[in-house]
Amino acid sequence: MIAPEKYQDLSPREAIAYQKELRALINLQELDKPIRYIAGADISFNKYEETVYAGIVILTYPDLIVIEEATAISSTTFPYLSGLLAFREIPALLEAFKKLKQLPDVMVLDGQGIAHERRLGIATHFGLLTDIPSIGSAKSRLHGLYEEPGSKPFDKTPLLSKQETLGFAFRSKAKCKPIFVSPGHKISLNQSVEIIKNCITKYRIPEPTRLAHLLVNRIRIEHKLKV
DNA sequence: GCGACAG
DNA sequence: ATCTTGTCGC
Repeated sequence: MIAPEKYQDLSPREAIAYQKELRALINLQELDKPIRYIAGADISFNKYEETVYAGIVILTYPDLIVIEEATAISSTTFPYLSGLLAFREIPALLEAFKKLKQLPDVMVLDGQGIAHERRLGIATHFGLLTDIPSIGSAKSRLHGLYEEPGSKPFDKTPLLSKQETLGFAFRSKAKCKPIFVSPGHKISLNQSVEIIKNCITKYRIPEPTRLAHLLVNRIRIEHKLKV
């Protein structure tokens, strides 16, 4: 295992080799425990700067009432490379995660779960490190082929890689582009979409990650003015 | 070599 | 991802 604090020092080829190792540990069994708390996690940053703002919001489920927020301001030198997003964002997310008083039963990350060339999207990677069930909810596709889902809310089509279903193109709202939902770790394909479905209220983006996104942008702006 | 490419 | 106001469509 590689300590997340050392991710910054990895070369892209070492990061890819690590993903191939972690792949063997993925568990896509049903989450049998009831869900009381769900979390959303996200990162924000200013272009050209190394500072990253991480945030996690905990909400009750299925009522979606916010009960806790944790943030961390950190810095990254690992560049954004398609397929290696986790190495750039996870260290800061873990810092925020450690500050939580109430651990969530499941976490939603902004990005892919197993809908990734090596099945190691950021949601899967984060789930493996924390041992918390996780789901990936991305605003665009990274890996896998799909047919455009129907136009009605909650219509969905499978995201396929060869014969394997990695997730779904999910129409969260009518007249909006679909989002891409895939299981991360310790949760099943169908449970992932079902849970995300229960987190859609008035917007295209599910509440956990939508609120986490608002949170990290808030702290980024305030930090930018203060310093 | 060409095209794809989460945030 | 972030930078940004108004504006077109339902």
